[in-house]
Amino acid sequence: MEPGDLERQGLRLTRQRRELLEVLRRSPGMLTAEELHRRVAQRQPAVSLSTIYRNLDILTEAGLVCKVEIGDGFARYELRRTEGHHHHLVCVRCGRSESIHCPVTGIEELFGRRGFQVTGHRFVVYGYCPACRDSAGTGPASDGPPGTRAPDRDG
Amino acid sequence: MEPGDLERQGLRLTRQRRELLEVLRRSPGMLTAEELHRRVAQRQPAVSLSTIYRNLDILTEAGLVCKVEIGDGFARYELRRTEGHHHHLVCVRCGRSESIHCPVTGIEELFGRRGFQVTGHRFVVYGYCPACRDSAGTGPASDGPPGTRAPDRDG
DNA sequence: ATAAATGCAAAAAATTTGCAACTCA
DNA sequence: TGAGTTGCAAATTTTTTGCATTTAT
Repeated sequence: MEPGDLERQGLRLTRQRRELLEVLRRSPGMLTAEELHRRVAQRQPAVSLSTIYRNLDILTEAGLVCKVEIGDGFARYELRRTEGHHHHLVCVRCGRSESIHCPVTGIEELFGRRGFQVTGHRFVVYGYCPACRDSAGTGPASDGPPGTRAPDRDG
Repeated sequence: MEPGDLERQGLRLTRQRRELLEVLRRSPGMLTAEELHRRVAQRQPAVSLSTIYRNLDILTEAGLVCKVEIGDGFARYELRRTEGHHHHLVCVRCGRSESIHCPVTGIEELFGRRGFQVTGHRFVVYGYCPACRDSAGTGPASDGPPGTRAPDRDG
């Protein structure tokens, strides 16, 4: 997260990359590559979408960014803010999400008993955020993601 | 799941659709559209991939099939066998998965307290299945999914 | 008979990649 | 200076769609 982290890995802090990191830093939720591109382009108008994708890959690889696919066809990214893992609360109406901490424990043991060696897990909760719940039926309540269709889910 | 269910919805039981349902019926895990296509094509050689996709959509819509995206770019499908919702245990090596029941409760209340109206959730556990754990390092242990790369995950 | 379903090929849509030009360290 | 980066355009990859033809009922 410090510029030094980048340098240590032989990565350069270019204008585009710096602005991408700043956009990520000031975004509380997860954003799609398109959204990030739009926001980065506000200050670096010539930035290309492929640069955004490439940097997101690089930063994910470097461990600074966390990529999640919630199942609607758009990968989302956010700054990795905590060391531990976390999960997501996703609004099916405006598409915004927030991090939540993991409400499940003992997974390794539970499935290890069946001979399954657990390496990780993901937990996503879908629903209506306070804003969207209140303004139900009046059209998307924001400059949310592109065409956010409710992802498939059980429950 | 009964042929009658299809008829009731004005759907015809074509050769291709019947074979797709049979393939799904005898598959314990989730399969990608490609895999289903390959398997259906064993008995209905002329079946096209778009027919598979179209039928999967239709059957999902009809509630007979359940579609899940685990985050590696391939949507997976399986027969909806139980009424209640369920989750998945996914092998990051061979890509196969099995259903597990939900180990989390009280989600509605937990997030409802924050003003978030929960409509559903998804829980996916990643790791090595017994077969892949034992044969580690000897190449994929099966006719698993296409290029199964480990999905991104926390944990 | 006829509405639904199919196959094919072309279209979409998200993401990746090749390459020459550029730029940060 | 020169290896890492970028922009652009073209390519990939999964899934969807248009349309003429076939088929289940």
